[in-house]
Amino acid sequence: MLSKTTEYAIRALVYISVSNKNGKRPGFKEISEEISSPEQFTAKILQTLTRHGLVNSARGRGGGFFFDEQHSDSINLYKVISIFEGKKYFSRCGIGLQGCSADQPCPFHCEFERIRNDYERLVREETIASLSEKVKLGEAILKRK
Amino acid sequence: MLSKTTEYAIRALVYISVSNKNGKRPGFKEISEEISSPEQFTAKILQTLTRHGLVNSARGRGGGFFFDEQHSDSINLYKVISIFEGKKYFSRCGIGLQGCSADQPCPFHCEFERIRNDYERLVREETIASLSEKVKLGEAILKRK
DNA sequence: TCATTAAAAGACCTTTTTATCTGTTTTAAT
DNA sequence: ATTAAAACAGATAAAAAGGTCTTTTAATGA
Repeated sequence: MLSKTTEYAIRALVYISVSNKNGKRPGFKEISEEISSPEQFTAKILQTLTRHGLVNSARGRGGGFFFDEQHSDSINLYKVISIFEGKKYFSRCGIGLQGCSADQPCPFHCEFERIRNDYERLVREETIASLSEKVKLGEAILKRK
Repeated sequence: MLSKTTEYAIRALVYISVSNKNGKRPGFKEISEEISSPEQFTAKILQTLTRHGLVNSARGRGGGFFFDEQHSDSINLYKVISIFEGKKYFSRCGIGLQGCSADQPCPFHCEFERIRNDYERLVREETIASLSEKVKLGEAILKRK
C-alpha cells in the first residue's frame, strides 16, 4: 500500500495534466481543492516533485504548475512511487524478512513476488497522461462530489 | 504493504506452528529471537493474537504459545492481516480516493482492483500451516543467519 | 518602479506507529 | 508453600509520517 504522500502526489500530477490540457496552470490551492488533499502538505509534495523534475512550476502572477509539451506521457507511476517510497518498495519481502531472496526465501516469497511483479508492471505502464485522459473523458474522477 | 506489526505477527505464528510440530511451546523471548523481532513488542502482538483467539497461550512453568490440534491450518493470512490492518485493507483505492468504486472510479480503479483481488485471493489461500510446512522442510526460513 | 501575486524553502507542530520498560498476575513444577 | 517461568497490563519513549505556518524570493502587470 502506498503512503498518503504518494497518493496525493499521483492525484495532484493527474490534475495538473488535466488542467494543462484545458490551457491552464493551477496553483497548489486549486490543486488541493480539486483532489481533496491538505493544502500546505500538497504544496510541500509539489516542491519535491518539481525538485525531481517531474513537473515544472512558474512563480509570480500567472504562475502555477505545468508539464512542458505533454511531457506527462513519459511519467509513469513507477517514477512517482520510487521518489516517495524508494526503489526498494518493489523488492520488499511480503512478510518483512530482511534479505529475503530466491536463495534464502521466506515461506511466502514465491507467491508474493508474483503479485508484486504484476503491480510493478502495472505502475510502469500507467502514466500521468493515461490516467488524466480518463478524467478528461469523464470516465473517472479525482474528487468525490 | 503491510505494517511491521502485521509482518511480525505472521512470522511469529509461523514459528509457533513449526515449534509445535516439534512438540514444543515457545515463549515470546524464544519467538522474537527466532524471527528477529523486538522482544516486548512481539509479546504485545502475541497478546493481541491470543485475545482474538488465533493462538493459545499457557501461563506458568512450561507455558508458552501453541495451536490446539493443528488448528493452524484453518488460520489464513487474511485473518491475521484483517486484525491489524482492518478489513478495509482489501477494498482500498490504489491512489487514496475516498469512496472510489465501480460507479465513481478513480482513473486507476480497474487496473488496481485486479492486483488487489489477486493479493486477497493469495492471502486467503495461504495458511499458517502451509507456510510453516515449508520452513519445516527446510525450503524456507524465518530468520537470516 | 512598485505593489501584487504566487511559488520555494524551511521551521515547526501533531498524530500514528513502533518499541521499550516496569510491574503484576497466573500457573506449574518442586 | 515456594519458586520460577511466563502471560498480561499499562505507561512511556522514540521515530516516522502527516500536516501547518511563516518567511523569502521571483515574476508580472499596472
